[in-house]
Amino acid sequence: MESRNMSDVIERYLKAMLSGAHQVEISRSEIAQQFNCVPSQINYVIKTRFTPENGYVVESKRGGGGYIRILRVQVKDNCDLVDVMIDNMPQALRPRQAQVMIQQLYDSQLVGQQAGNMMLNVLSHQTLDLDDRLAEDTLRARLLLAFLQSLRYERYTQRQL
Amino acid sequence: MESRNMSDVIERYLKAMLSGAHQVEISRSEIAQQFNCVPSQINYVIKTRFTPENGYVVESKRGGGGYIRILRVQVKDNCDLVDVMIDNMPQALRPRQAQVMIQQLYDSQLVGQQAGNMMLNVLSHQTLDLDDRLAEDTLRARLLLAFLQSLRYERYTQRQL
DNA sequence: TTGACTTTGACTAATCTTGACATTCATTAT
DNA sequence: ATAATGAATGTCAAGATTAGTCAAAGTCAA
Repeated sequence: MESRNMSDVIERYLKAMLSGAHQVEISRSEIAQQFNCVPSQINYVIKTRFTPENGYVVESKRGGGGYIRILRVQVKDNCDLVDVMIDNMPQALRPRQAQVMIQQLYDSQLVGQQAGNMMLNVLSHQTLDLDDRLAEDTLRARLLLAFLQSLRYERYTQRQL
Repeated sequence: MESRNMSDVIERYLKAMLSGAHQVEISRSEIAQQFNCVPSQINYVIKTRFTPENGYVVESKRGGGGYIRILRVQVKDNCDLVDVMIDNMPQALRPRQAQVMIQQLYDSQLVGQQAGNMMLNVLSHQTLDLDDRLAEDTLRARLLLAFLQSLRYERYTQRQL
């Protein structure tokens, strides 16, 4: 279970800090020293693990008194999360990104386990395996959009199947 | 009872690890070294012996700190209708046929409303709109198959999808 | 001999690590 | 005021470290 890579360790450290607060403010150079890595690795961790899709927003300031502030965002109304995802859906979507988004929907209790498992399974590389990668990623984005739209309909009408 | 077959040996080794846990995480290169085989043989073993039909799901990550994680999933027993549908899935499927099948699943309470709505929306002609009809119907069949397969098992862990 | 299954390795892809260079900001010197 | 300086963070690409794919070659039983 123990991670072999530094990025996961730093991720856990930061998320542990965030578990008790809605935001943390760090010094990039201090954290880098603490974990004995180059400062830019902190940027890598943030860019790959503290994205809006993961439920985080990051602010920072350079120069004297600089900082990096990580905020855990709770979408006010959970239906907003669906709208935000729809609005920001890229043209193409890699499996890993899709997985992160589905996990976010599950954590927000917008999709149940059955629906979540379906989405994961349908959007997996194994299922969507197409000729070229771009076609696959494009289809994945389109399908996830359809999933999301079906969630939005549900808010308005309890349709009979 | 030793098999002359390295793949069988590796299979038994991994299943022994899984007998005491719901999941294991391995390093492909380490296992390969341990059994003195090329790394890609691990992929072969996994692809042929740790399939969802056999009750396993596999996740992996490349790069530094990469891993292969094998999860033992709970195979559901009430899947007669699902199994029949899987066995009789045609090469191509029209939207109308898909709709009928989804309704059957819903009436049998094998899928909930949320999952059912998702399936309807994703498999609709509007969503899958492709150039030619055969391509669309083929994709629809493949996607419904993925939906059905995800109905046949359940993960043991709840926190993560 | 054939056909299914296994073994192997060259090539590809994803992820992490590192460092050089760029940019921004507060403070200090002129 | 303005310029220079130092202190932070940002960007990006090369290199390192994994795992994935695919097809050719090998093995074995019917």
